[in-house]
Amino acid sequence: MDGRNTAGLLYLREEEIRLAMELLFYGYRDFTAGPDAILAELGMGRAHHRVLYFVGRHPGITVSELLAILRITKQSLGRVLQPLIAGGYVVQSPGRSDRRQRLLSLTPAGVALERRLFESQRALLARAFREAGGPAVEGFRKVMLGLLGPEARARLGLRASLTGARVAGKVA
Amino acid sequence: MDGRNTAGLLYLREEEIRLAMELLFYGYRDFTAGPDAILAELGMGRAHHRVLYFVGRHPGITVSELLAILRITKQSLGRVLQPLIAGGYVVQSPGRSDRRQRLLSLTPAGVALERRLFESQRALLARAFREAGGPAVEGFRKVMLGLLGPEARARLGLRASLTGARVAGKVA
DNA sequence: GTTGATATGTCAACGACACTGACGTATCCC
DNA sequence: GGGATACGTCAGTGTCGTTGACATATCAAC
Repeated sequence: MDGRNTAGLLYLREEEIRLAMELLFYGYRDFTAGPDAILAELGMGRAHHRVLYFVGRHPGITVSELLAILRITKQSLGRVLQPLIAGGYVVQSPGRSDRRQRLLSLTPAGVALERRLFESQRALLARAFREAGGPAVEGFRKVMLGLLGPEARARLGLRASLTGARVAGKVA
Repeated sequence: MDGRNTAGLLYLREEEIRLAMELLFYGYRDFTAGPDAILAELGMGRAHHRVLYFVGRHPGITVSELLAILRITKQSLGRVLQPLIAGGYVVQSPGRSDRRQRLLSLTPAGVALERRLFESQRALLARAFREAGGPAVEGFRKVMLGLLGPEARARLGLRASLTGARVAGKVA
């Protein structure tokens, strides 16, 4: 036992960790509140949002790739994808090189809805970024990137470092 | 139209925002993966974890306060709280000043389980903090705090600023 | 001391979103 | 032709949230 000094330090560390945990819990919840409200009016949920988001980000994405990003089963995807297609938000087109694939894209209505959901979250994030300042945003990215598993990090790592380097001075 | 310059800036901003969105999505998912696995073995889920966490953080918390923190209905809480009590992880005791209240606390078994779940996430967070460095952690806190709604911010704001100020130099 | 508000529990039904398992179809590739 | 692959779908299940209604115990006030 090293006595009070070590215990004090450990205590502080733990407080710091628990604060971060709570920030993630409350932050994620409050961050998704805006889209949730919009989606509820349309009879949709968070799962629909995720599909809209990633199809919008990756036009022509295959079902397999989308499943890998979302890490859900095709049955779960089907339940939200079919209504999105029926509602005219997403279209499927056969793959040009491999016609077994159904490439997914947003329709103009899908783009519009995705943008509406995006703007809701953009407003919140932009305010948080502005109030925190550029260096804080860079720190935020660094820490969040460290929370990612290998897959997600591979997906975002390059973008994060590029954005961080190029934008750091400008946002400040 | 201001031409390419403005468009370029807006594009960068949007890329930045979308990167943050994806960091939050993947980060939250990967951050909860550890506890999820442990809980699954015990036949419990994330909701049980949240109750264990906040009861552990606030020993003697009332049901009402817990409901306010979690923002769920008492029916939803009951469904996870009852098994936790039956399993010997949580105990209820009548309030001393108001005996209608059932003050919630963790049993030793509850403390042990919460600690096990905590350590799983602590390892991940501590590594992310260490790799990112002290100033980045401070930035992370600033940005996350900006995402919180008024309620959550009131709950965490003071702690965040205290921790930020006191710890900033040490972690670096 | 009855009476109204409050704190909590519980029964019932439902919805969103995930899962497993099984099977079907179209297409690719050898 | 035949096995692997991409995708879809039917059926059943589990977690976690909801609303609505009702019961009980306790407090607080008149």
